[in-house]
This record gives sequence, structure tokens and C-alpha cells, in this order.
Amino acid sequence: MPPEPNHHEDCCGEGVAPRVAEALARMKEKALRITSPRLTMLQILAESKIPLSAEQIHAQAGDGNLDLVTVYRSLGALDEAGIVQRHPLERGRSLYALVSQGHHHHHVICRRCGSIERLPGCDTSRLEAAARNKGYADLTHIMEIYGICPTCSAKTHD
Amino acid sequence: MPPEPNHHEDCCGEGVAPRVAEALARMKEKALRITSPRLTMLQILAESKIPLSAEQIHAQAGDGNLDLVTVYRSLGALDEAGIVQRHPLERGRSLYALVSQGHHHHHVICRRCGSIERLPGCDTSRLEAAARNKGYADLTHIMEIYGICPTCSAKTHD
DNA sequence: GTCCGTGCAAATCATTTGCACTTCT
DNA sequence: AGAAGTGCAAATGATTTGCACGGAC
Repeated sequence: MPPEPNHHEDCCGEGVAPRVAEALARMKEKALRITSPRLTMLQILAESKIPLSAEQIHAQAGDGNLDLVTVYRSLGALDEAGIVQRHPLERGRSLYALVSQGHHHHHVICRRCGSIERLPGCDTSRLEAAARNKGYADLTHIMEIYGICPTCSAKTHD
Repeated sequence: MPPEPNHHEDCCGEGVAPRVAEALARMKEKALRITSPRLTMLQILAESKIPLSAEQIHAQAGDGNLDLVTVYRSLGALDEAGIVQRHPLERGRSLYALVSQGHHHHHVICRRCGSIERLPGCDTSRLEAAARNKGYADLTHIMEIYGICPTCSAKTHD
């Protein structure tokens, strides 16, 4: 069974509406059009609070309301604009999450069940500074911590 | 043109032989069999010093010497054993690198040309500690910094 | 001798692309 | 009007799996 991240534990503690509003504002800045499929996606991403796969977004929109291809294309556009962040994981899958400025953080992902929890803060500034020193510009990063969650540890002993 | 990481700048400063030897020792510990395809792969990984894709390993082995599927399967086994580390990137591709214990570090990857450079050290201890506090065990992490390298910045202005 | 690893062919699966149509702005 | 976004069908491409054979221990 491929791990599917779908737990809804609280992960980030912010309102949904302001997160959507922030994303919309940044879309206008970047001259990205506000369309109904995109509004749906933003709403879903803002509600979820944890990274979601394109499939999950598509599913949560209710089948038939939103083409999977559109999800991918919009996520691509939003990713390029820095409005969502893509988290590539193993087996070619990716998760996507809204980027709330000033609330950057990372997650622990359970290797077995795929559950996700938020971790506070981010320690990459030193590494990013090093990269900048080497002349790299427009820096972003991905970072995921993997482990076995307490629930899974309890179930079976490896 | 899909970015292909293939620059051979020096990235880590260690001998090839000891790195292979270390990997072999750890394979014995884990009861993984030492075979000629695997020796070839270890040699290539140790020489390269920067993460490589399965395709690149296959190509460097010289076609016909090493089946691509074998490369994938061996990388999978070595990854599970913690002997190589898999770095998932965008577009479903992954790079693989030997894990030299005590020499853990990360890389900057150019989004445009795919070139890779080493960055010193790793700052994840605080985040891993936080994860451990939440009850997660057997922690690992992936982390990549992306940017536009100086060469690419010079070429075209976005 | 066993069991793990290999090679070949064929299958998956997430993601991407082509093209004609619709909708923001 | 005109460009950007959408939906559907079909293509891609990295990675995986089934199966019979060969080699490591």
C-alpha cells in the first residue's frame, strides 16, 4: 500500500480566508488569472493546511468539477509564481502546499502510513547563504523529514 | 532540454577506494550480496562524488554491461539499507548518492541546467529533534536547495 | 543447494503535451 | 478582441513488476 498523506491533524494555525486572500493578491501581482477552478484549488489547499497531491485536490473538488490536467497546470503556474510550493517525494509523486509568507516551516512524514505533521520553523538560512555566496540566485528549497510515526511503531516491530 | 546534472566539479574531497570499501562493509552487515553489477555501480557512485540518476549510472557503466532495471533494483536495496541516499527531484526524477557516514551534507541544484554543487554541513538537527519529540523514529531527511547558477543567470535575463 | 540478484519484456503511474474551445481582463 | 486558462485524448518518461535463469554464500 502506497503511503497516502491524508491525515487532517492541525498542522498550521491560521485562518483559511486570509490564506486564500493572500494567494489571490499574489496572483494578481503576477498577472495570473483568477478562475473558478483556481479558486476551488486555493480553497482546498488553504483548508487542508498540509501538503496535498494533485490527485487529492482533484478528488476533494468532487469529480467532474475540475479536470486533473487543470490541477497540474495550475499547480505548475502557481509553483513558478512562488505561490505554492512543490514537494517532490519518492516514487515520482509530489505534494503541493500554499506558501504563506512568513510562516515557512517543514513536516515530518511517516514512511509507512504517509501521515504528516508540522514541525516548527526552518533552519536553512545558513545553507541558503552559502548557496548565495556561490552566486546562486532565486533560491528555494525542499526539505522533508521522514520517520516512522508512533502509531506505526506500535503496530509492528520491524 | 531537460536539465541533466552532469558537472564534475569537485564536490566532496575523499578517496574513491575507501568510499567503496565502506559501502561494501555495510553491505555485508546488511547481508546484501556483492555482485559485479553492484561493484560497478559503487565504483561509479564513488567516483562521481555528486548525485547521479539511474540513467547516468547505466550510461557510465557502458551500455550492455549493466541492465537499467538492475540499477534501479540495486539502488532501491542500497537506499533501504541506508548505503545510498535518494534525492527526489521535480518531474519525477531522482538522483542517488553514496552515503559516507560522518560526511553528511547537501547540495545546490541549478533549476535550469541541473548542475550541482556541494554545500557544507547540515542544519537539520533541530528539526529532527523536534520530530523525535513527537515520537517519530528512524529519521532520515531529504533536502535540496534550488536556484539559478551564475552561468545561467548570465545567459538570459528572466 | 538455496536464495538473492539479474536480465528481458511488459506494465504502471504521475505528470506532460497537443489541440480546439471557453473565459478572464 | 486577445491572451491565458480549460478539458479531453493521447503521449512521455522514470520507475516498477513478472518470470525464468544464473551466481553468491
